[in-house]
Amino acid sequence: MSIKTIAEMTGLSITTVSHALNGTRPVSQRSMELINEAAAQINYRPNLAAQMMKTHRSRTVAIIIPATEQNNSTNCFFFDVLNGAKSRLQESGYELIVSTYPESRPQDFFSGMSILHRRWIDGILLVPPTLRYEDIARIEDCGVPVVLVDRWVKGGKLPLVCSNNREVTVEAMKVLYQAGRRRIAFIGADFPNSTAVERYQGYLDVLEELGLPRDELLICRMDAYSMSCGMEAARRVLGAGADAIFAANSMLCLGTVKELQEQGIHVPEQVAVIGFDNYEWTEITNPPLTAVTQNASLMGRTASELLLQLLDGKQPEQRVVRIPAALTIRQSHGL
Amino acid sequence: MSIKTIAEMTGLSITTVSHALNGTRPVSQRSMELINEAAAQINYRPNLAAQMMKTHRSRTVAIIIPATEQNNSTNCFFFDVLNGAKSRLQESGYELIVSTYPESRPQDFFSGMSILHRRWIDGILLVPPTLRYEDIARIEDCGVPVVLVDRWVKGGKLPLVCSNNREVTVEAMKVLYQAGRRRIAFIGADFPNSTAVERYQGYLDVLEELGLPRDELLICRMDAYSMSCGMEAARRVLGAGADAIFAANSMLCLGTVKELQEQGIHVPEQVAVIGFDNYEWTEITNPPLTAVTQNASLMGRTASELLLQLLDGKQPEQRVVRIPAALTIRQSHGL
DNA sequence: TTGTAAGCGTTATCAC
DNA sequence: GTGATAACGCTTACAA
Repeated sequence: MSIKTIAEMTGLSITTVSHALNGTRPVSQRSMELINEAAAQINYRPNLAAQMMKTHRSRTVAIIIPATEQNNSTNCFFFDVLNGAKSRLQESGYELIVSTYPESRPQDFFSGMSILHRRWIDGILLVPPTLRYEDIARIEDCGVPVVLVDRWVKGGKLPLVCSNNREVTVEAMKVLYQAGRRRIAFIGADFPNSTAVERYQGYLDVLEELGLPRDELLICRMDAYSMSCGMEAARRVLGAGADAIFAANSMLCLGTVKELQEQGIHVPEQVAVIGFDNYEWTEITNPPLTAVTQNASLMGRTASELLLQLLDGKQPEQRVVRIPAALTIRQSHGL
Repeated sequence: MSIKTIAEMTGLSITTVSHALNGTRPVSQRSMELINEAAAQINYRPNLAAQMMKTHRSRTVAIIIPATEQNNSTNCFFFDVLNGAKSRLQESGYELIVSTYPESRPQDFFSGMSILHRRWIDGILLVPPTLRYEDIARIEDCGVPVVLVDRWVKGGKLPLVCSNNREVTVEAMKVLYQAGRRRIAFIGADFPNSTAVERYQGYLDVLEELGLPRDELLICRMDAYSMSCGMEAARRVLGAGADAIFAANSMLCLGTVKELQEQGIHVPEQVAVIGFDNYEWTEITNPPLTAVTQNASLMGRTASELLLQLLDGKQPEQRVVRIPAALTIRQSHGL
């Protein structure tokens, strides 16, 4: 069942059939009907491989995201990104290929990247593994448009869609300040990626803006997004007399909550807490957690939007799009 | 940069080049060297479209999974399935295309299923939306092997990889029984999918085995995997005097935990709890939650294994593979 | 050990 | 409005 079959069935040429099916040139009413009928009858679906050979387009894009061990909420975040991307791409008839790399081993970034060895992807959505453009430069060898998602890299001029990490961190810090806290600790990751960097920078900036001293003992930057790191970090800053904690990652926040619980510390009376990323479990902590909510799905959708524009040969009006994150106010921040 | 370029560079024929590159026929040492050198020089990568036209294989499979709103742990589960599949497929040089459908609207299953309109997928991994084979029958029109993941359907003889839902439910119930509980409630979903069915069946079976009466007031089957449904269900079974609750889904379990918390009920002294699916937050409930742990990643990996066998023309030795789920014992079950 | 040539299912150019 | 025909880049009989 090919275009040829339809040509034979209708007595028309394959040229006419092709044009009729693609709407690429006027075809008589009568031919159109015949062709549509025949196509329906044999349940015709175009052969993508053949189309690709001629058009050099597959209407397929790849998304490259980090993945960690099972049941980690970071996975959940990137699934939402993926799903947002998928829904937008689907609207334009594009398929989505997934590639993952281990978050903890950025150096393995390219090792499993079989996608890049095949010449048939129209574009790429990429969550970069590090801050260095050089680490992803090879990806541009594919010769297709690339849009960064969630994280930027130093150098390079790739389009980008991400959260306003710095601003929302400042906002969270001010809420803690307004609740009367003056020894606000920062628990984050020491990872070489832009979200970690921006959140940390937001913390430093707001200290200065509020005239608070920078106390290194209140700053804990851990080397993994894990519960145990969160607990360890919480122990340290509590030991340094923190009266509030901003946890810049959901796993670290979870560890923080657990440590507070184990030490029997009252939240927010003794220590206030604001976390990053808003999962279902933030409702069952005692008290319910005030947390930053990112719109992961919209990030994926918007990045796809930019990519589709590039695929259409248009230059997007903005190279960088920030998807606003917002505080979900519950009770752990105090007041 | 094609095989033809290499042929010209080396003075050999495209046939020889093709065979050399694919190892499909002996080639002299000298030719081999020349070809490899030339290939490296022009950074040759085969054109998949052209290969596909000849071989009718794309080395690409699709995975079709449900997706719900953002930040839902069900997404996390299926991401792990996806990631497990991805890692196995990668080992065999296959790419993975993702398609999602809204869990809550099974009737929309095919509406976004653009994959099926394209004739170029080698196989399909499918989490079916309902129990009815008829609802997915059209997928077999693609004419490629299909492997079911996580859920079976009635009728049809498709290979399947899923958890041992019934058995692990029985196991969990027995733990509650051994902790002295006799009024054990079941909170689950009333969804038309096999995981919901099997877990419910496990509950009924074990009641009989243990000689416990079946009390309809202790059974709550809700119509959504949501926290509020979990709370509602918990209210109902608590009202009916439950001394233990088995929550057959993570969101429902979360709601249950919250309701117990709000009512100030002591776990496990007053009411024992065991949940399904083991997320990070199960550690910070008070007390830490005993829960069923599924190996989502292994399910994805094993399903891919079966699919790869089918793609190789082999019939897998078993049509159904059960990936054992196990209890992670913490404290909420009592004793 | 190597080469010639057909053909996969489309699209696109050109001519009628 | 329509049709021949070349071309896309590869695999694979068949031939030497």
